[in-house]
Amino acid sequence: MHSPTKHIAESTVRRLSLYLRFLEEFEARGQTTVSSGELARSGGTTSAQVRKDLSFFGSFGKRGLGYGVKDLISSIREILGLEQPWPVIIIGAGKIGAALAQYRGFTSRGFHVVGVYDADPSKVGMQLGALAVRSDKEIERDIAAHKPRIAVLAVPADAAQPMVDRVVAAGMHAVLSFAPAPLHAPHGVTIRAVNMATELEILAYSLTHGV
Amino acid sequence: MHSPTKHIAESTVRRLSLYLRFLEEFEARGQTTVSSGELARSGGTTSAQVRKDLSFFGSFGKRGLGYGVKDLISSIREILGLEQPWPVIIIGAGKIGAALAQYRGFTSRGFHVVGVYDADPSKVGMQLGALAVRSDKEIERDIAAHKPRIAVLAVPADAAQPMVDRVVAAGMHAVLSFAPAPLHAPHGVTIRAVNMATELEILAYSLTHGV
DNA sequence: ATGGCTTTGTGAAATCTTTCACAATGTAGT
DNA sequence: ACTACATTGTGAAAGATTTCACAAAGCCAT
Repeated sequence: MHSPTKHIAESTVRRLSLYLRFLEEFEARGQTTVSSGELARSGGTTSAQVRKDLSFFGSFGKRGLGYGVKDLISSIREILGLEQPWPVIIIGAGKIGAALAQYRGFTSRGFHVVGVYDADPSKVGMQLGALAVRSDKEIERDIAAHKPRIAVLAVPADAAQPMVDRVVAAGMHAVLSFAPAPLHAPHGVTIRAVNMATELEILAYSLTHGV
Repeated sequence: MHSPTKHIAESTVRRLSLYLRFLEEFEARGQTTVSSGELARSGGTTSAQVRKDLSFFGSFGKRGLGYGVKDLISSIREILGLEQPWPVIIIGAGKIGAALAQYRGFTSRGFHVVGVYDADPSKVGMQLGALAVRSDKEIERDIAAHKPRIAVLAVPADAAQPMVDRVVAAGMHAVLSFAPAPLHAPHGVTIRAVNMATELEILAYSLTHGV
């Protein structure tokens, strides 16, 4: 239970994260039980999809009744690894980096920002919420000392790959990049890239070719 | 040419956007011709994938030689609908909205921000680059008058769905949301949601379960 | 307890996406 | 003009994901 034998598709993990959000809403409304159909309706998918997604990790429901809201919340949190805290560093204290550093939704699920770095000396020392921006020269030392698990990159495109190489060399295994640049990393390191321009271009495509 | 008969997968459109980025790099370096293999290597995919993606829209290469860099750039820009400008409005002038409004990579590909709105009177009038924040009450009038094609939402989770309903009622057909909330829209309206928390949770999953 | 109703969990089928593999076509050198 | 070589475009195969459909299991009312 909770440890799938075969590889799980990213789309499944993404939906689990979504289900978790709905379940928390159901919990806040005091609902104790939820069916795959209800979850599916909230998330724009099908009940079979919900059941299949969960079935990769075990059997969490009661036939005839559905899923216990609180139980399923714990189960999904455990599946996603959210029962432990995830220290995160943010690299790049420009507009986006600064906004992320102070973004509250960020910290809510166990992710908490433990450091913000910038290469620009004029930004170093700047206060962002509770944190002061540190020099990028401290990144390696801080990674070694505090073992943050995820690095969020909000640096210019041409600085992104060199910075990935640095944090990976320093022992980082997960990177979330907002830089508009494709990134490569060695096996064993997970990189995710969010590219605003690409998202807009997909919208432009769908507007251009009809929905 | 340029108008596929069958439905095109989002993954294909996403890769086209990526290829465009690489092609522009090749162009900047003065390269006039590129093979599917070279494009594949930059993008972490396979040459067959590149050729298949393009083949949905027509035949753009020369056998034995590859693709003309400039020609392929125009072709992909046309496929994605980037030969025309795309006026965009940003709703929500908090940290994220303000950062997006001033994000330069945003405007580079024909997307340009023509309005920023917020419901908070204390934010209205605030200057963000060349634009002043306007009251959310003006959204409907401005959509009718200036016909922006895409709305970017950077509002709190509970304000997101009502705001989608408002802009859709006012005639908007495409929304890019950064709100941590699942959104629904009628048929004919495309919604894309970028959810920072979900991206981090996918990283947490991959760190928890090994890569 | 029994019967009717609901809902899960899951193989099998259908659909969608990627990869393979190769004929067709064009280049470049001689 | 010919030959050797490179590369595209694309059906067909393989692989991945989603949907179907139904037996199994448990709830609830009587």
